[in-house]
Amino acid sequence: MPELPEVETVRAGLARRVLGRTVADVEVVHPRSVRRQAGGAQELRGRLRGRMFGAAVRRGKYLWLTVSEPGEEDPPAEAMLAHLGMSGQLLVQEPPGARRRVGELEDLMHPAPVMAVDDHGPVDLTAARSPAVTAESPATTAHLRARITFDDGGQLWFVDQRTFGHLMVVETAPTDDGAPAGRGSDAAVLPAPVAHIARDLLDPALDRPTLVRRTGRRATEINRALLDQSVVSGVGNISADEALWRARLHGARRTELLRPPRLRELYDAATEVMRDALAAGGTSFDALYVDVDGAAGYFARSLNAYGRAGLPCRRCGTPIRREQFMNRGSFSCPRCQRRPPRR
DNA sequence: AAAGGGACCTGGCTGC
DNA sequence: TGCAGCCAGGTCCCTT
Repeated sequence: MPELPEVETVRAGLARRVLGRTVADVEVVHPRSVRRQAGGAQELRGRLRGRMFGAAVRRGKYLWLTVSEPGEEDPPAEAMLAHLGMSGQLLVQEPPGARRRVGELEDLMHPAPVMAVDDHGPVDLTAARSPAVTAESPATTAHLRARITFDDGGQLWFVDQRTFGHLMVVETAPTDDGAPAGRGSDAAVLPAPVAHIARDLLDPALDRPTLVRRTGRRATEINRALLDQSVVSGVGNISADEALWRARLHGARRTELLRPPRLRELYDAATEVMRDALAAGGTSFDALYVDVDGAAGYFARSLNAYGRAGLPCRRCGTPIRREQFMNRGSFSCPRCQRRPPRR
């Protein structure tokens, strides 16, 4: 389930592998994957063919590649926006026998270390990285939703089992504050559909005092505020549970009753969760999430709350509980994270 | 206006 | 054994 760390891993991969490449053709296999594109598959294709990918930028769980005419001097005014939803992947396929690209060589020579933390402390899992799920595997080809072919024969595949994700080409507009739009960007422009998405916890331009103030002004449960992408972006169900566990807060605590120092602690905890997961290459539990080369992340091994119902809390040994929240599971320690009194 | 709940989607798992 | 039903969750949209 891609959350911010997984999307950042994908963004970094795209930055190494597809920037400067020109689109020769686009094939949309499943119309639902382009449902948000006005004009549908035809429009997407028309707006990508013959054009070149520029910067790879991410804000929260949204990711985009700027799009421009080859040789164009002006800053790109359009972008291909992608959201991976629950199960989306962006996979780069090089043509058989092609010379390895610089970014690919770097990946092979200096594979990113994969670290995790289990019951016995930090573990280096780099050597244990699973064999890449190749794009030719039946499961991947069965869920291929769109294929972008470059003029050099390489391809970018959008694979998405549950089709919650989508692709679209949209106009960009200046950001509110004029600061870079997000991770990976020098440009202060945002794709229109991302305008309501707040900065995320790994964004250097995030204004934390304002975030804390705004959160305290809301009248809702802290769990809801964490998951609300217009407050702060990038937090999903997994990282929300993990951040609340680290901060020893129950998700049903009311935002308006939490004091600023407590909110600061919570956001600091959430930031640590993001950084740890990113260092591990993603939080996925299964083969659904993979980076641009198809390698799964290992952060799942260091989860403290999420998915651990009945298992002992790593702090106090009390069995982790599972509660129903917003039609989904929420995991917490009954002792470290006391449920607030009913109002 | 802000908050809350349902819909969307597919594959894996559970229980009868 | 087979199948129905439940569960997973990010985001949008509708209702209150």
